[in-house]
Amino acid sequence: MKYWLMKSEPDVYGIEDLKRDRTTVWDGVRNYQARNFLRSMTLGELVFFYHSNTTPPGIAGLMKVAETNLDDPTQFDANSNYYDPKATRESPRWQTVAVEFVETFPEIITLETLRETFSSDDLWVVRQGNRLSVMPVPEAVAQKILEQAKG
DNA sequence: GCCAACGTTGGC
DNA sequence: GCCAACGTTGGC
Repeated sequence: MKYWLMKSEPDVYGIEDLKRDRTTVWDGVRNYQARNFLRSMTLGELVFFYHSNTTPPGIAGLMKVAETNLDDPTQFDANSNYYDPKATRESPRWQTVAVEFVETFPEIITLETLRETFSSDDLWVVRQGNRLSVMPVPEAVAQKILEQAKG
């Protein structure tokens, strides 16, 4: 089982939005490294939902991969911020997954706490200046986070 | 709101 | 292929 972490700004789309919607297509990722991780995801893998650009930043809950290898529909949408004129239906550039809500953690696991617990090699999100929005989480690290989430 | 860090673009 | 300029991310 692989584990992942994905970022979103809660003002745009947060864990409470996912709880309401139950599932969502994780669109708008326009970074090749992140896209390659999205392409490699398989059904049922668990994904930590990280709230960025908020106070405090941190892991807010858990979701799981519900559909894999979807073409990101926003790449074809000229009205979208994520429109990519170089992408066509015949040769799309951006793939993603659909995710399903699993749980909201009782308390957010703040970036500060994550920094106290993990090195930047183990958990990339704690690395200063890290802008990658989709990243793998080693299993041992994921287990610790899940324990921490219980309080 | 500021600004450091970063990824991408484009001139050469 | 290099790298300066630029736009964006995201912590603070």
